[in-house]
Amino acid sequence: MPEGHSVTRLARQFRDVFLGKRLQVSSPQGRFSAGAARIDGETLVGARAHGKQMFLEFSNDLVLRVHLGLYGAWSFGGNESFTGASSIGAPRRIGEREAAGGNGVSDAVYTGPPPPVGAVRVRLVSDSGWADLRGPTACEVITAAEAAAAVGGLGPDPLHARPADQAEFLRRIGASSSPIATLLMKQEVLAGVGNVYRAEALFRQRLNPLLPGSRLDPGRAAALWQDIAKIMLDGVHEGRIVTTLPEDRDDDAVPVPQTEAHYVYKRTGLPCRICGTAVVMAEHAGRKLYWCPNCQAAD
DNA sequence: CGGTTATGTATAG
DNA sequence: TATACCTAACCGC
Repeated sequence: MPEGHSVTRLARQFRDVFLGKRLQVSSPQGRFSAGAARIDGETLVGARAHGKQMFLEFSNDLVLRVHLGLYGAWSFGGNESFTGASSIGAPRRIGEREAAGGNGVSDAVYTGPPPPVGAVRVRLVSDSGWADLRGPTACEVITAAEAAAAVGGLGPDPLHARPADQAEFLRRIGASSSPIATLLMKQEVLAGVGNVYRAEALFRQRLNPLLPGSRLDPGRAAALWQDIAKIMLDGVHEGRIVTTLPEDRDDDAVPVPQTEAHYVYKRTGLPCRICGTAVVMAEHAGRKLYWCPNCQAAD
């Protein structure tokens, strides 16, 4: 589920299992062979996320920039020290699947990664485990300066919690007359929010998705920023997006059933958890937008 | 097993 | 606004 929380978890996963390790880098699919050769045999010295992009930093000062896009996913496997180091446990999910493969956790001796299955764009192999990347939107080797430029082109990441970031978000969202639903998806306004967090954050703040950014009250924009940071941080900890408050769920089960996890996302026609009005959906700039026409009517 | 859908973005027109 | 990208989960048959 590659919204920002998943990428933050992935960066942590790479630090957990590969930091300080020399990596064999290859492109079984062949499409990334030239890039892989530039970092093959180097040591991973850093892994960080900004929004939906991940940057793997290598000992020769080159950086692997990966954007999973809609379909991209990493899978991992290795011996007990590898899986034991991973802080991403089960359950498996898109963007951060873990796979034991044929040489996984149950084997006494790790003999290497399994034969690549499907179109593996990049394979990283250490002495204790491996990672495969499939279907990314972006995958390229760049310089540290180019990586800094890529981050510089993005808006603030709510998961970084830097003091100046909220003000920067307020400045950027207030500078545009585009609907706030559109602005929340623009990675130059804030980095990491996707279609689920957009819909859910706007509902939680009872904001009309079509309200122009320039007409959003700064106090409410600040509350929106704070709430996005909170639910995304929850997502980092939980490994899934759960935005409903316990009192708004119809079912107290733990873990929260998927059908109870959201207020409006993918709930077209279902009753709003607060007022009972049918949730509506419309396409906006090619993406589906969900909202409650009653709770989010004003502002 | 085939059709549908997806948490995203770049590019063309 | 349309489409290409080109993977995998999900659902109905």
